[in-house]
Amino acid sequence: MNTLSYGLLSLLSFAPLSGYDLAQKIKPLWQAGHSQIYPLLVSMEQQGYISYKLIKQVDKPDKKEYTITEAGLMQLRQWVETPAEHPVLRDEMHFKLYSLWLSEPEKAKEMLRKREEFCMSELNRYKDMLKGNEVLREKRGESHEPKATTFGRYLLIRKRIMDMESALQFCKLALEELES
Amino acid sequence: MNTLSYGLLSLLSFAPLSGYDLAQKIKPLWQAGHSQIYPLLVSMEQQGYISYKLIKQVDKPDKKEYTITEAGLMQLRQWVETPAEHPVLRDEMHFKLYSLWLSEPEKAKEMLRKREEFCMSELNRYKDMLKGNEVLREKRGESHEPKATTFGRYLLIRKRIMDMESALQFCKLALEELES
DNA sequence: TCCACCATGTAACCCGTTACATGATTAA
DNA sequence: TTAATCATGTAACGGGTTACATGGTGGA
Repeated sequence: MNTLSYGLLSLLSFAPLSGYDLAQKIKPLWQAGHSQIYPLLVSMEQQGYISYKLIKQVDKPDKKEYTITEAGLMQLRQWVETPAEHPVLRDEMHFKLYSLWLSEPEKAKEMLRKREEFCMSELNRYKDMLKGNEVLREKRGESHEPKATTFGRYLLIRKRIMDMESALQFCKLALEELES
Repeated sequence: MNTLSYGLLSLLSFAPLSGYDLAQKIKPLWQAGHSQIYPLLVSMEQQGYISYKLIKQVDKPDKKEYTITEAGLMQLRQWVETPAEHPVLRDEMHFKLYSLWLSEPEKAKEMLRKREEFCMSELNRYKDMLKGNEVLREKRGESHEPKATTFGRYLLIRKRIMDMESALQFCKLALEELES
């Protein structure tokens, strides 16, 4: 049981999903391909943290819908309350900033504009997620309280939005300083 | 030549350093231990991007001081001008926020307070680095311009400071929402 | 016709972490 | 005397990425 395993459990604690869906949903939170996820699901199923049922589909391939078990929920609850590891950020751009004096200012601006674009699209994605979460909150009849299932998701999305806004602010600042 | 290799070249383009010093200096920018760095230095030396001279010391172990070569500088210059990969952030806390409804609010607050503490200490470290860079800038007689060697470092440190301030702002917001 | 989407899986490889290994000096 | 700092290296392991493999449906 590594961090990714608990991440998958976290997603499943919210709603049952297939391996394919899990791979899509986890992407914004943890870089991991399906090749890593399928074997983990098998081992978690063997350990009794999740179970699946085969869903037969007509115009699409059949799928396995995974559901978290009581044992899985207990395991997850325990993990959630243990201290979180420090975050790890790997950003090539940091090194490219470090060596910026070797670069043509025009190339540097290009890099920052591309980063700006990326952050903007991420920001929009998260803003949509925030709306989606709000819709779900109302559908589930939940209030804006710590015990609501949508509350943590709300905080998480807010965090990602703040991160992206800060990154955008940096790009703007750097581009201005490169202009002068 | 992977990202870490170019990171090491970036540090060496600024000043000659030993493997040990490189391992220390690279930590805030890229998680990597000395066991990864020493073999990379050997292979970069074989490829002619860096060279070293043995420095004999009396009350400390001898060391190898690595210097970037002309070929290394050219390689680095080329890399700096190629588009940067998207950043990768791995933060366990994201999953713990996702599953926050499973946690006692008191435990959640503890997690956020710990994160706050971590970000504060990082922030202070970067603020010191900003001062250090300013001192170096004056010592080198550089102005605040894109071609100055200290300019990219200035931007980088500013970015890390903005990232930390945004993270702190999130902790504050989340703690407030958990309070009510 | 070719690509994207849905859906699951395996194998090889690269990268990063942890542990093993040595050894002197100095501060708590 | 126990730990930390300086200094370099190797080996094993775990995790993440890329590529291989299959196959139907639907849109450009």
